[in-house]
Amino acid sequence: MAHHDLNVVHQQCGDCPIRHRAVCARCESDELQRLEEIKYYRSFQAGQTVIWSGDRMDFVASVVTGIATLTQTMEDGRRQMVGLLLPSDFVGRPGRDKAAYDVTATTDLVMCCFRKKPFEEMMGSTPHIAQRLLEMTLDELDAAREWMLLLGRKTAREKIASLLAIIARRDASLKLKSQKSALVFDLPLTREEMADYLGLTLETVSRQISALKREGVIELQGKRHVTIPNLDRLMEEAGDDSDGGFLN
Amino acid sequence: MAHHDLNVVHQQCGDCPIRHRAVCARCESDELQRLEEIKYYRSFQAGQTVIWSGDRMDFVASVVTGIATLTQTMEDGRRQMVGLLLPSDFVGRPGRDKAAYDVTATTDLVMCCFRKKPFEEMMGSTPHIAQRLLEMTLDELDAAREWMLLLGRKTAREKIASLLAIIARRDASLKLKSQKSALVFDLPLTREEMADYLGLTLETVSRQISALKREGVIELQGKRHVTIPNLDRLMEEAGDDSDGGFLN
DNA sequence: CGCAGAATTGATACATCTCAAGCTGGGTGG
DNA sequence: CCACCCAGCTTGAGATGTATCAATTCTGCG
Repeated sequence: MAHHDLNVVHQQCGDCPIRHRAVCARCESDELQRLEEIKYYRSFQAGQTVIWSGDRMDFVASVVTGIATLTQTMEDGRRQMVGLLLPSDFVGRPGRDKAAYDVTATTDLVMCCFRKKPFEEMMGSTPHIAQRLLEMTLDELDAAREWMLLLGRKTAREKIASLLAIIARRDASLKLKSQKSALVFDLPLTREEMADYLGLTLETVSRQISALKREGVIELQGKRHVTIPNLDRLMEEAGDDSDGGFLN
Repeated sequence: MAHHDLNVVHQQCGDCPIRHRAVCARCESDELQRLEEIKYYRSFQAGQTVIWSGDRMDFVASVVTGIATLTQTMEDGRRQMVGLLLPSDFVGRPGRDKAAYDVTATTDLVMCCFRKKPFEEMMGSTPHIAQRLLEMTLDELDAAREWMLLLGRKTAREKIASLLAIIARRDASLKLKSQKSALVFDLPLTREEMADYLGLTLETVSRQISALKREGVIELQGKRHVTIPNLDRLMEEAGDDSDGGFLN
């Protein structure tokens, strides 16, 4: 880790890869210009902690590239992931000055940070930002509730299948691939991170992945590279409603 | 069920018991007046279904009195509660026309409903409503994430203790009682509903409640009336951070 | 080459579920 | 006013899924 990586490049919002999906999605160009003034980029290496729960947090941010996780930890060390942040997802809460969760980069990560105070002021004066943030927060709440069903009621096998389906679906939407072709992707999480996501141990994750592989529900090249020959089959294993659980 | 109970009383917002906590909390009197025009009350008896997941939903609403639940159900009948709605809590999602969850009255319930279309229009023109809704949604997201930790990582005993602590805390805040006095309240949920909340079976709920009672962590008069002689002790059993888990 | 982190696999323990049998208390009709 | 009824609840015994503890086995990398 030769160079300490505070990336200071200052990209134009117009060229930003998450321009149309992030909290700024609905902003007009003059609004973007105001955002440019309060924003800065930060980069993190895979495995680095972005912020610890309870730490003072004087910014909010969007994930630009890479993946981050939100996790809660109990005193005795039990960990539960409570958020998986992909490009365009938002981190931090306006009106709160301490981080509520540990935020960790699971891949190399670039975040577009906004100084909190001016961002909060802008939210008051810029309905486009508040509107978009509300929409994104409602989506996250739906995702959290789907996740609660998984944690509370699904078997280990269903949990794994669900997670693979979630990753496959998202991957397809990023790459704009058809839903029907055989899906291929790399797992962005280690077995342990998957366990933290699913409320399992890493051993159980490993066993269930092996079982799904043995039965041909998935194929593995190496430990991370996954092929889904038949998404419908995987969805059945996930125990979701046939429509894929997407509303509206 | 003698009378079909569409309560048509039209209360003045100024007198509303949830005036200062609900989605309308920040509204000025002229804004309240506009809300009055698009609102109507509906009452439900304990056990009645407010709406089924997937049904068309042409209103959004605030709980005025009573308690409602949001639940998800899998094809084979496994159920997970994903929301517990108390007075002032908000139901429905602007911009979505179908219910995403089953909504059920667990006690007699009064809701203040707003016709969805005009409410959505008002949200665009009334920042006070959108701001408050964002704040409430962020709070719900935090609660959902706390709940995810419970579902994914806590033992049955910790789950029960956590739920009792949540109910006790909320009850104290409604009644404005001191946190330190012995807490007394009635469980608003059956054992089965508690099981659906906690991702357990009702038998396990019953056994753990019996165990906590046997060990003096709680006292029971009848099946519903609970006394917490020592909240700190209960919090320990819940496995939460000592501060009660409340941020900021 | 050989090490270290990540993953797999095995054997066993244990928490929770499942199935089953009673209990309890409040309401109802005779 | 009593007897019964029934939903809600409790308790028991055994089954089962996942965790735990412990060895290996991979894999990428210095």
